[in-house]
Amino acid sequence: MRTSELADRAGVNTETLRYYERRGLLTEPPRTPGGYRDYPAASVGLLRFIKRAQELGFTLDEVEELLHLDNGGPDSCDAARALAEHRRDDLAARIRDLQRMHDSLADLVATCDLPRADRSCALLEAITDSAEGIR
Amino acid sequence: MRTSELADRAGVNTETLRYYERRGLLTEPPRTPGGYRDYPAASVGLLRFIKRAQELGFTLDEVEELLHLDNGGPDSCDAARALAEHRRDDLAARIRDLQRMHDSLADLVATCDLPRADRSCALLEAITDSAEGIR
DNA sequence: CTTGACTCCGTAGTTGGGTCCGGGGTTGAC
DNA sequence: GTCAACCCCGGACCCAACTACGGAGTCAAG
Repeated sequence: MRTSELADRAGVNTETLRYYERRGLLTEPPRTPGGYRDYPAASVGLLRFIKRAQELGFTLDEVEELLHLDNGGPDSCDAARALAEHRRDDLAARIRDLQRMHDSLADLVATCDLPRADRSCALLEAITDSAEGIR
Repeated sequence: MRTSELADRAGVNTETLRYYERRGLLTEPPRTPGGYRDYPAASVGLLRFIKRAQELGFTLDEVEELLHLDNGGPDSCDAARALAEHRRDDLAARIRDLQRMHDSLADLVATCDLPRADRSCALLEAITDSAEGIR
């Protein structure tokens, strides 16, 4: 399969394929007599694996590690699990942070409904005050 | 307070202060007769607010917007409120996205405890399978 | 008055993950 | 046999958010 067909099927830019090849995520495919890349059908699944892992928050370095693990034994499974648990915990921590920020922002917005002096904005004042209060 | 003192207190590089100034996040502080920047004490709190917001996933553009809610940006409290509400909703959406990623990853990790063939990794297979499932 | 730490400035480099450019070669349909 | 569509390649460029460089000025201590 040629470059653009693979790119289309996997939903990526053709340049991305060359980029992944440069990075070592994709091994160099065989070439046609004319010099065109000729990808095996399995490449589609590989690319989808990469994209899926990225959606889950893995960096390309981590994806590469995962791919490398794919050929190992039970040790590799443990390593993959550790990687996944790390990403999972990262995400959980990040969600907690964002939730806190969301809640404070929601609180700030709520101050808009408080009575206030004619020319002052309770929301703006509250943001200023909360900036002061940051440890 | 001079550049390095502010940088130390806020836990940033001195170059970062110049960078923020160029970006308009920090207004140009007054200068000493020798031409050195002389920051007001309030800058420490401002920088900490910026850093905290960044840790929570706000881009510097967003931080700038938040800060502009305070001084002179949109004059109307209603506009400020709309901006804050927009950020709040953005945040809620981002949390939902991350939660989805987190849950998928947690599900994947759970597959590690499933019985599996000797030399296969349920996690890696599961990522592959969920990649197949993308349209 | 010298030394060394600090500051100034413009500019360039870094990282991650691509994306685009432009000059050329290859294919396949008409 | 010619044309468009495709592909090749190295290298430049993009974004965000810094971080580093390096030559020159400032300042306080000794």
